[in-house]
This record gives sequence, structure tokens and C-alpha cells, in this order.
Amino acid sequence: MHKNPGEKARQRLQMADIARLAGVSTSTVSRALSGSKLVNEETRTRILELARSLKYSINSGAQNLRLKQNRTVGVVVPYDSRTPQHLSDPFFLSMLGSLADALTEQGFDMLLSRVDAETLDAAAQAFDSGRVIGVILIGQWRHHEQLNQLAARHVPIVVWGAQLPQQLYCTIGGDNAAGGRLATEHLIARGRRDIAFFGDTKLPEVAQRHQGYREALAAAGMAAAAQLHVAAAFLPQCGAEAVDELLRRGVPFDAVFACSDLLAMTAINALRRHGMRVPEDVAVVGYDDIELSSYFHPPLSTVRQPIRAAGRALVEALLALVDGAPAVSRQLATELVVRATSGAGETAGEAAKTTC
Amino acid sequence: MHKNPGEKARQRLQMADIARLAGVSTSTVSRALSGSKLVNEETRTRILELARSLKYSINSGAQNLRLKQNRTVGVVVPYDSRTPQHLSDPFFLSMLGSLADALTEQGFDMLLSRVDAETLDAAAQAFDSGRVIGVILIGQWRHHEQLNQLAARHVPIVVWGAQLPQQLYCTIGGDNAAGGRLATEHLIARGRRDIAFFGDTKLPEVAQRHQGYREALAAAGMAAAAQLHVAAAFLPQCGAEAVDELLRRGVPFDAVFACSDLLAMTAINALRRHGMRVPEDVAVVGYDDIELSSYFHPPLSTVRQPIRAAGRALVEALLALVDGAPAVSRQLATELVVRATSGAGETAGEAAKTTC
DNA sequence: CTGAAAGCGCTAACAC
DNA sequence: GTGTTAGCGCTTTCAG
Repeated sequence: MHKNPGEKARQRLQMADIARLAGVSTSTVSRALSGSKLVNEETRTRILELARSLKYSINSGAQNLRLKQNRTVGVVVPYDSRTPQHLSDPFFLSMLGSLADALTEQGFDMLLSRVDAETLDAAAQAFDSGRVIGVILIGQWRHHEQLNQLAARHVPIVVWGAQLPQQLYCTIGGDNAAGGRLATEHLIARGRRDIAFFGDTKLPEVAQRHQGYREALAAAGMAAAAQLHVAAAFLPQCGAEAVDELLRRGVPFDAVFACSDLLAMTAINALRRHGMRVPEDVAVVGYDDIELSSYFHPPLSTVRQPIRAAGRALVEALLALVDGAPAVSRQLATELVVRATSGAGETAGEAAKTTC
Repeated sequence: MHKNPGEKARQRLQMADIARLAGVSTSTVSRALSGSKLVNEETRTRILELARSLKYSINSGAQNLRLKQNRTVGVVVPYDSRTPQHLSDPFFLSMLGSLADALTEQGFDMLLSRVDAETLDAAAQAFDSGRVIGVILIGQWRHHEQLNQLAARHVPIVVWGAQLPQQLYCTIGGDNAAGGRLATEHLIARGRRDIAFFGDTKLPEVAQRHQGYREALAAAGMAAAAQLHVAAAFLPQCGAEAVDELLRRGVPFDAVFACSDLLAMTAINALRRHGMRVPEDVAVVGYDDIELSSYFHPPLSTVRQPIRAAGRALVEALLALVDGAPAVSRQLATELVVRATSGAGETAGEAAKTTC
């Protein structure tokens, strides 16, 4: 089985065939196909016709080799080999969709690979071997150093994540500090005082959200109690465990700011199981605004990350890098979406107007 | 801007450079890198060392051209140009993740493209131009004819969808009839009599689920009332609209079988808004078992599609096709997951045991 | 306007 | 063991 996978067994049509059939040389076919005006109008249409009817398509491998060009971008989603999770995080998956759309818009192909987060070097492999002109990496995690090394090697790479000091690579990310501030200010405005924070600050993005959280508390003359911080990972069930942990500690709390919507949802379920009402007893705000947040019950208040814009910004930044421009990082504005889990706010999911 | 995107501006390392540095010919380097035993042990390690330290990686474009091989598979997610929806359906997105994992496992790269569903021919373009050895298409929709034409042209293609009569192409799909039967039998067993069906039977997969639905009803001595069928599309808000439609018709109903989890969730929200309790007044069963279904409140009863297995099966089928094997379609077993929206059943989302 | 010829980076006979 | 040579399918001078 798969003795020689990928062998081009069937004899494929190539330019020489078209040339023979049209009674011209391959040069002429090449010119005709590339729309050169150096070829007779009549000859060109004849060749074009022939090629179309035979569904001939230029071999892009050969073309790229000859032209030293390439219109493929690598997209890498690292995975953690210790927590053998598959690619399933809804936010990352949406980002993938957004990137696919943005790249298609720009006429680029997308080569998707999963890479062990411990050996991010592998992400550069597609670049080193000339398959892609650069790499977009979704998920910075804690690999700042490795990413810096890639950038130092001049691998064109753009990362979705937080902007860090001494960073050589280019990042595009949501404004995490502002996001954290927004969520916390909102909860404070709703009269909450003991706001728990769910998220692992070892991750740069979470650390910045936590900073925004602290700033908002400070501005309201409150301090961030360490007791109210649970270092929940980005795995769904961790929301429930974080709630258990909080209860175990016996700290009173009347609100939760969770660093992902999934975390928020599982936390809410856990709270309910413990007999607490959301938002009456505990207000909850999530992060990301994944599509399902508006369908959750009660609809989830959350900080929206601009996924659509993110895809476009990532692609734009990468193309600039490839063009030789310096790596300029950007933060995209985040936005608070107030729904039901944080108190008042609209209850019905905002429906689009497309007909069913 | 982007004057020449994808131009290999920087002079890249190539085999000749390694050869010169190692004081041998390119043939020797080529042999060393491919692990040929025709090269001196000592020379080989020297070359390997050199290549590694310089992060040299064989140009796979040139290699593929020369070897007439290729280890890239195209994955196509069609979009409907009339409903300008972006790639966001959670089920398709998960499938993408599953495919990425399966392909990575097999050592294949994945080239992702979005294609207008009206011109599926474009899906073959990556094949015709030799970029991919075959195509996996997620979402059969109503393009049976176009798919048959592709298969007739001998484009190696595997489609996620329903098996249809007179089908030339290979499909892998869930057992939709069984899925429909499972859901409906379950609702009947729960004592429901007026079971609404939400889904557009113009789509083959939905049609088969509807057939299973009718079979289950018939087996219980009941008939499928046309009044209870709403042709809801696979857009989230359609669940709510379907409920409205049902109410407008004034048909009594005590259960809903929705053809996607998203549909089920938005339907449940709509039912609640109309003052109906789920599952007390109306039991609901969804389809797909996307991850969030277990976090929904109440946790959603649904028919699970085996995503993990699906990815592997699609890849396996494609590789077989490429190897010249005949296209043999498969149906994957579906499974009823009873949670809370259909009556009794566990309430807590089944938690994994990974630590947070 | 068109064709012949060289060569993109690599591999595989075929020599030595 | 290793180097020389001839292409893989295409584009592009350079001649006509």
C-alpha cells in the first residue's frame, strides 16, 4: 500500500503536448499562456482554446523553479506534545478560516502544518526548503526565544500573539491589556468587588490581560487578590476545575473574568452545579467572542478579538516582511461585548438577516 | 507594495554551496542527504553536519520536479457565493483540524483552498497544475454532477458527504440514515409523538437523515407530517427562524430533531424565548456533536459524527485512489449521545482527566 | 512574430 | 566512492 505515494503515475499533459497539437514551439505556447503580446492574436487564441479544452494547466513546480517565485504561505499551528490535544480550539480554528479567506483574497495558497511547539524550528522547514515564502504562526505560547531565533535567521515570520520586549519577530495580536481592562472595568461598573481571574499568566497574552485587570482594579482603588487568581490552562474542562479550586480556597467572589470563552462556559456550568446563579450571584466575562458565545445560555459577555481583521493583518504583515520591509508589530483593538452573563445587556443572540 | 511577492530575493543556500564547502560534488551531497550507502561514511557525516549547521534544506520544488513526486494533498472547503458566509461552521472547521492531524501523521502537507461552490472545477486546478496529488473536498452540498465530472476526468478526489446512486467519485461520510433513525427512535422512546425535523432535504446528507427519521416513525407506526418539516439551512440563525415558522404554522410539536448542533442550539434559545421549556415541553436532539455541545446549557443530546476517524478515513481513501485503487466509498458509524436536551441523561459535560 | 538553446536546483545513470 | 552528464517542465534571452 502507498508504495510510492505521490508518484505521478498517469502521463500528464504538458506544454510540449499543447505545442505539438497547435503546431508551434513550446516558447510560443509559454508566451501565449502568459498573455505576452509578442504572439499573433490568432495563434494565441488558438492555443488558449486548446489548453482550456484539454484542461491543461501549467506545472507550477516547474514554473516556480524557473521563475524563482512562489505564492504559497505557510500557516503553522503549534501543538503541545505534553498535552496531546488535537487542533480543536475554536478560536484558533476560526483564525484558520480567517487566514484562508485573507490569503485567498490576495491570491496566495496556504500550506497548513501542525508542529510540535517544542521544536518550532520545524516551522521554518517549509521556508528553508522553498515551499513557502514565509510563515504565519498561530499561538505564541511560551516560545519567545525560539521565535526570536527564527527571526534572527531571517525567516519571514509573523506571529499571532503578544508584543514582548526585545522581540525580533513580528507580532500581530489583540490589545490584551485593553481587553483585560475593558472586562474588569465593566464588572466593577456592574458593582462587582471580588473579581476572580482565570488564566495562566505564564502565557504572554494572558499576562497582559492580567495586567489590564490589575490596572482597572487599581483605578477603582482596589487591589488584585492573589487568592482570586487561578492559573487555568486553555483546556475546556479547566474552567470547571478553576471554579472548584476557588471554592476550595474559600475566597468569596462575585465575578469571574476568564481568559477564553470556553473557560467561561465550563466555569458557568460548574458554578451552576454548585448552586450559584449567573449573573445574579456571579457575573462572568469571557474572552475571544467565538461564534457560539452568543448562542450560549445565558448569552456570554466577552471581549471580542477581531478575527476577520486579524487574518488580514497577519497576511499583510507577512507580505510586507517578504518584501523586505522591517517587522512592524501591531495591536488590534478589542471590544467589549456585553451580553447576559455579566448582568443586564441584550439576551437574544444578534441575528444576521440572511434568509434561511 | 508587494511589487513581486514571493520573489526569492535573498540568495538562498543550495546544494552547490554545500558541495563547494565540503569539497565534493553535488552528486555526493545529494547522495549523502538521501542516505545513500554509496557514499563514504566519513564524507556523509561531514556533509550532514555541514548541512545541518547551515540549516540547509533541499529545495523541494526542484526535487519534486526531478523525482516527479509530491507529498501535498489539497483540501478544499467550498463556499456559497450567494450566502457570503466565511469559513466558520464549527463542524467543518473541526474536520479541517482532523485532516491536518491525519495528513501530518502520514507525512503529507496540506494545501488549503476555499473555492466557490458554483465552480468546483477550480478545486481540480491545484491538481492539474501538479501542486497536489489529489483533493479532499469537505462539503458535498448539491454539486453531485460537478463532482462526477471531476472523477470522470480522473482527478483523484474524495468527498465528505453522502453516498449517492450513480456516483463516480469516492465519498466518506457518516451513516446519515442511521443517524436520523437513532435520533428519532430515541425521541420516540422518550414518549415524544410530534417530532419536528429541521433541515434542507435538498442536501443529500440531510435527505438521508430525513429518511432515517421517516423509517423510525414508520417503525413506531407513525407517519412523518409534512407540517413538521422545516427546510432550515445550515446557518446558525436558521434554528430560531425554523421555530418561528413552526409556531406560525400552528402545528403542535413536542420534539425537534435538528440537522446540526448549531441549529439545535439556536432553536433551543428561540423555544425558551417563546416560553417553552427544554426538554420538558420540547425535547431536542442535534447533529454532529461539536465540542461545545457538551458545554451548552442544558447539555445537548446529539448524533455524533466521528470526526477523528473521518479525517483518517478521508486521507486513507485519497491515498488509495492516488495509488490507482478503485474509489470505494465508506460510511462511518454514527452514535447517539444522550445528554440533557432530550430528557434524562447525564447533565455534567463529560470531563477529560488532563490536569489544568 | 517565432524557434532554438540555456538553465532554474536537483537526481540518477553512467563513467572512472 | 565519486564526478560528469543529461534531463524533470518551464521561461527567456537571443537570433532570425
